[in-house]
Amino acid sequence: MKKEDIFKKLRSSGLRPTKQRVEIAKFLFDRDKTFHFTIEGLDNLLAKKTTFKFALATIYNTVHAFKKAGHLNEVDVRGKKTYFDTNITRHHHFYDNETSELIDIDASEVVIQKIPKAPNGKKIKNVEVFINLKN
Amino acid sequence: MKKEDIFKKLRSSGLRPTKQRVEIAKFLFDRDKTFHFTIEGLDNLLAKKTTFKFALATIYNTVHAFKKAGHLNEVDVRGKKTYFDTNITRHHHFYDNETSELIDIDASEVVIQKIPKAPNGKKIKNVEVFINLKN
DNA sequence: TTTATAGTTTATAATAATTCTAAAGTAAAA
DNA sequence: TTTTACTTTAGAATTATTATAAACTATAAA
Ligand SMILES: [Mn+2]
Ligand SMILES: [Mn+2]
Ligand SMILES: [Zn+2]
Ligand SMILES: [Zn+2]
Repeated sequence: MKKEDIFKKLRSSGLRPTKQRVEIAKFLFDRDKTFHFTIEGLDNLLAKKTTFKFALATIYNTVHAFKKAGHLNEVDVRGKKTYFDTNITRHHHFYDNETSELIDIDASEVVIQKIPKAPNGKKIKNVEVFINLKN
Repeated sequence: MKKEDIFKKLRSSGLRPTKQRVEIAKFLFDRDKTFHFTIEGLDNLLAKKTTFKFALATIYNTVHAFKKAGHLNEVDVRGKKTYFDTNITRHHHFYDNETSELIDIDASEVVIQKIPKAPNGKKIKNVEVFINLKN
């Protein structure tokens, strides 16, 4: 991912490209595979990966701006921390309870044959399949 | 649901039948339809329904004991509060984002035709389908 | 280029959900 | 009944998250 693409992510999120934000954006988006993370986890990884410090508030703010702009998704996982996902396509997840790890499942790998109709006056927005794993 | 069944729920959860616990158990289990709730919601409803007071800690402790005993399930819902479910059968949910309400879907109403195999060394424990609703 | 402006980072405080603690109360055993 | 172990409770502590406000910095104006 080029520097210009990183800047694009920031601009399209309404964020000026400060050094903290550029580092966060590079860390999140300059990768091949999906990245699932919590804010705390991201903070730890950034501390290892880069030299300068990030206030937690900056990480929260930046991640939320990316989410609002549609560059990140939130995933519901058991537990108290919020999980985020760099894969913003419609997809599903395995969840490994032992390691607390999410694994992507491409939408094409799940075929649903039968589903109930939405309650009166409501429509189906999307269907999420969550597969819990054990050893 | 008979008084004796309420006592059974308590005993099988390792709980003595105190008046607080009996009230909580009656409120949760003496009903026809599934009840989805948060601790805060349960607290409010108990305050309306019954005369005496419940310390929040008592509600947390009792609900967690029921969960550990398998009389309640936890459901993952977007947001910061934990949701519980009196329906302990394998089933799925609609989630109405407008009202923050969960609606049960019987397992038989969902048929999945294709699903990926579990990652190496792991097995599928269960599959949860979560259908988000819009107006 | 300076200078002004609006936006940003940061440490720290505040809030919200949950869990812990320890003293006073109660159910069940002896 | 008396004793013992368990329970309730108010409040403190903890954890994740959000808010605040003072010191910075990117960008727009001059
Ligand atoms: Mn969650
Ligand atoms: Mn949740
Ligand atoms: Zn994902
Ligand atoms: Zn349910």
